[in-house]
Amino acid sequence: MQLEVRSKTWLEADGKFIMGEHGIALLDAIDELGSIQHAARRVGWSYRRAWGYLKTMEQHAGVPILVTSHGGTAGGGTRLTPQARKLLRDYKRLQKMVRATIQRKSRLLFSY
Amino acid sequence: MQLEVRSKTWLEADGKFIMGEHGIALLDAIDELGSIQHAARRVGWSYRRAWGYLKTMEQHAGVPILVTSHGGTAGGGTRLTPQARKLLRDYKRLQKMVRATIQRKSRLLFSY
DNA sequence: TACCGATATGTTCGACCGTACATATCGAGG
DNA sequence: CCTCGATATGTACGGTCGAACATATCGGTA
Repeated sequence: MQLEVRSKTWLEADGKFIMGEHGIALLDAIDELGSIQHAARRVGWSYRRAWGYLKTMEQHAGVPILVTSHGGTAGGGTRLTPQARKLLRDYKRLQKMVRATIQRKSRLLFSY
Repeated sequence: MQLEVRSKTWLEADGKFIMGEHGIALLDAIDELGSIQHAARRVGWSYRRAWGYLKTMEQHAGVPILVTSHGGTAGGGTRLTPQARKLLRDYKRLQKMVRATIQRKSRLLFSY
């Protein structure tokens, strides 16, 4: 038997979901591409889905995450707030540490 | 903003779900009570749900988890195999370490 | 001022999942 | 040999969630 240990880590505020791994990937893409549209495409989501995800994210987090603009030739765009960037950094660090813990320890356990 | 970090840990084999926290609680209860019926009640599940959960668990894990008996005045019962007990122990240890990691680190991160 | 590309929303349909309900089976003990 | 309590399964219903489709709006720029 080859057992694998898997895990998910996500953020909540007041018991309400803010974001998980997918949200992180989405925000990363937004940060790089400056657009929800393009970011959604990059991570394989529909614009509708990404938009809904971000909407509830901003509602539940008490912090401004996105700065959006309408119109213009480019149609508008979306950038991240400094707080959002810090959130990304922190989440990734924690994620990395959790993964390391699991990998290091699960090697010892679960041998059959 | 009061952010909380949450996480789930579960076991897979071959990419297929074996069990998570709820399954652990269920197996614990079975170990103590000697019956799926009673264990399910204890953890607030219907017998049907517990049975289905255990079924796929045993299908996906390559290891015998349960020893069941039919009939008799007691109607039968279910006990855990030694492997199942080890699995429980290992999972709980890992879980504890993951939680500790998250708690210790998330204190430092996510301050706004 | 008409156009274009992105944000902003509502809505409907189908898949998936747990819940509820119903039933069959087994076997020691009275 | 009949009863009782637990295992063993099938099925139908309802809610949730993402996917797909349809619009509305905004505002630099040509």
